[in-house]
Amino acid sequence: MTAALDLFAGHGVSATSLQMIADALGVTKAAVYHQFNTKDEIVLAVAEAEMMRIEAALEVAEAEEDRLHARETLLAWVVDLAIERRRLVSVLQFDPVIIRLLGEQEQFLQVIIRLYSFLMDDGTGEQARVQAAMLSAAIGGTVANPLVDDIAPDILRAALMQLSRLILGLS
Amino acid sequence: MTAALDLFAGHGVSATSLQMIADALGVTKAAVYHQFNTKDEIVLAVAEAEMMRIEAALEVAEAEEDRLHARETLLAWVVDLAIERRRLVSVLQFDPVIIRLLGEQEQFLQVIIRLYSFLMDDGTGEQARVQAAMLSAAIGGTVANPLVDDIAPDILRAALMQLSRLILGLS
DNA sequence: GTCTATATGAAGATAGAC
DNA sequence: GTCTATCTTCATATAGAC
Repeated sequence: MTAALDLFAGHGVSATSLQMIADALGVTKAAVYHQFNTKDEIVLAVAEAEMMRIEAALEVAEAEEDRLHARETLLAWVVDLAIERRRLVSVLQFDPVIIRLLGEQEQFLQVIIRLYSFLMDDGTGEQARVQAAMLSAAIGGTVANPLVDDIAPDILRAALMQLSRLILGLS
Repeated sequence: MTAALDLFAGHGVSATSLQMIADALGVTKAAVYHQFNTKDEIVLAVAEAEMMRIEAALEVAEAEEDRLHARETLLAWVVDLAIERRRLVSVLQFDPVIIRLLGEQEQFLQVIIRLYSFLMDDGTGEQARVQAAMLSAAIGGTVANPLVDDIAPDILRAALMQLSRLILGLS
């Protein structure tokens, strides 16, 4: 799954063949098919593993008493996660195959809804949806940009936290 | 090219075959190959046409005398362009094939550099690069999000202009 | 310009031996 | 679990008639 994700990140899901994944692992296609029945299953497994990281952050935030403080905590987790996995963010957020899969799987939709609900303080109006779109775009899109490849994580974190607070009206 | 771009936007470049493009046009693959020698040529032509829209905005801004006012003008053009072509933005900004092509073609790199230089007031330091990444992520990523599909253009425009000014420190 | 027909290769996927 | 070998389908791309 690590090999697959790295290849997905570099070429996109559609342009990554099972042969490429097998080659990266030094095995044959048949060996890969022993673990996963279809290519979609690989994509699904990879997406699921990443989604679990978001879910972990949600559990922590939802356990906090002070709601305002919890939003800050969740934000910090999400920003850190994005920075830590900057190479992988763009494929997970923007690849058409991933997007299609996320939309088809109820489990994923639930996590995404939980995430946005929490960050947006349960708002579902136009303003909340625009804020949500801006927030995920700003965080995900920024770390994925080659322009910031050599920027230190803490600089990036500070800039993104400040921007996120501005978007959410937290400061 | 319109048919190709629409398909690229929906499936990504790699997952779009010449057969799909031909079918959308109601002709055969051979007819498409009469106009373009390779698939890459189609992608290149499509990217070039979009890049020319950015260049047009640049010409207008660069012709203005007041630099500060020119930045505002350019920003407004770019935001409007993104909103107008929201369905297409994500493929143009995030598809691995497009990114590779843009990086290989000197003509495209020049336009991108001109765009960022102007918006960042010629800064090339860490702060300027982070700002540039945040700006393009925020604008491009926001309009591409399905969450804002039904938001009216002027609401989106107002939100994005305000956010852009915050990122650039213009307000 | 568009067609039919075709070449060539690589994709996803399976069968069955070890 | 991994291999070789194979199947089927579809990809890019070309040849040549109309």
